Amino acid sequence: MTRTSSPTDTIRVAVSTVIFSLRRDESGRLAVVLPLVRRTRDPHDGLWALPGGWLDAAENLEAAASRTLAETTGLAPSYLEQLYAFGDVGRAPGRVVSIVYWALLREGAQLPEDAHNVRWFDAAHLPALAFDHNHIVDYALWRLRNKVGYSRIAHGLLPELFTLSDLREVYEAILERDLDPANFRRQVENSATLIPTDAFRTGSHRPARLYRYNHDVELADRGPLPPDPDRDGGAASAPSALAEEVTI
Amino acid sequence: MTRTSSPTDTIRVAVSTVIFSLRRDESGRLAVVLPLVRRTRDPHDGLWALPGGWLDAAENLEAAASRTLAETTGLAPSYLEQLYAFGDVGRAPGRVVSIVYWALLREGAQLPEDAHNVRWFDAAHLPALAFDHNHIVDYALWRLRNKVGYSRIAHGLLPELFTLSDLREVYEAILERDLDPANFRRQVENSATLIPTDAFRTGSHRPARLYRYNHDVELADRGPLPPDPDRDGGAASAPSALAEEVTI
DNA sequence: ACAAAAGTGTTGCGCATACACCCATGG
DNA sequence: CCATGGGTGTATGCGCAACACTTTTGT
Repeated sequence: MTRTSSPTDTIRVAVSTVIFSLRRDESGRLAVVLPLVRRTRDPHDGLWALPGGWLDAAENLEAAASRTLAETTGLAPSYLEQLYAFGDVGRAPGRVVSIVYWALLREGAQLPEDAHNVRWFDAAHLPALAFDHNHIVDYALWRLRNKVGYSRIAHGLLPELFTLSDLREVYEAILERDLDPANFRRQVENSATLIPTDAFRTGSHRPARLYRYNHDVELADRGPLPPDPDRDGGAASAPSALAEEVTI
Repeated sequence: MTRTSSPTDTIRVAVSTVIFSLRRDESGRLAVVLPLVRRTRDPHDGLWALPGGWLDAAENLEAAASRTLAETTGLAPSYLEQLYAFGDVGRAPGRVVSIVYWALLREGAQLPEDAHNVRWFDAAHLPALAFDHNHIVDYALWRLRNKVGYSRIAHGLLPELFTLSDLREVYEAILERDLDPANFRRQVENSATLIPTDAFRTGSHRPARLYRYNHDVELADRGPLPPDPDRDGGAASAPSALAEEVTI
């Protein structure tokens, strides 16, 4: 039954965000990267950590994540979703429950110049992070890889216009394996989530058609969950209002 | 950057749990049911609500959910997983962040006799609940239906031994549609998640073989996530330590 | 002309659905 | 012996992976 004891004595609520973007490494391949913040006080002084902060009493969870994100990168995310609530007793001194979000930024995001305590890290080669943050990033990466398989979040990492090769490269970077260009083309074409434009990208070999993301599809997929409670719902797309996602 | 302002002024942390089980209705069909608790104080005095309570400062999140569950039903769950953290400013008076879990109980669970403020409800026909709890139950149901498609949680609703028809009925109750018995049989047989026993259930027509759940498969599926950080991981099974699931 | 990426065609396999059919037991 | 659920066999269709092939550009 509902407990009647006094409310949470000294439990603090924090919000952190795993922010993913893409960067082209020396060898020219895309890699998943994320910005981390160097801690300047104990505990874990000097270690790198996920951007985050205390939840303000007048601030929604997602708003706190957005704020965090803006403070760290100066940018708005193309995708934002709650990841998990971490609250084990021993994970930080003095009982902290962290609501963790994960986000996508379009390729080529720059950090503000004054931010010298913030740096991009290759998601595949992270140092030891503060708290349980390695664990959290691993989970976020797992979620990203999973979600890329049944949704179109990959578009959240690309600019407005992109070629099919661009999109395929994003999938390859996330899934860490090569995909067949021919089959990939057919899959996305059949999914009807892309709008072909009349523009082409030239400069190397045969010009490639530029595509745009079809925002209508996403809306139709999710269905109007908040107004209409019982829906047949397509496969594995999360209900919008509950998952509190930012539209791509 | 990490905020330096003072920690959460008056934010309280609650833990609630959506507990699913199965019950055979008048017409003999299985239906998904969940226990709700009648509120005996404001806000929403008299309305039915999810079982839950305040998080204790020395208690892990999952432990709080288990406690809630035991207090409500007197039973241990066969499955327990975090659902979502709800924390909108307006959802309850005086800023409450609710970490919501969802759980499965084996069929035929009985409520303790003294619990007259607790009742089973058909998940498909809920009254108006307190707070945003209708919303939460809808989301939990969506998650249950989804997860039943790519994992073996359905077994969490059955006793140790069961027939293939039993299992199929569970799927049909959750998915709210009939399945072909022949094809269903082949699917689960090929998945190698069931161990046939030498026992049969008699009593009506041809005896049906009893099966047992193969616990090895689940373990192999999830992989040892905590010890081994990078795993190839099968499809869409959640990493165990992070999702903090109770083994079926 | 030739290299390389863009884009098309074709084939085969695996798997899910549909449904016809046999088996074993209680009444 | 017959109704009913347990259990097996088989055909059809779709989606996807594999890979051969054509097209169009830059150099």
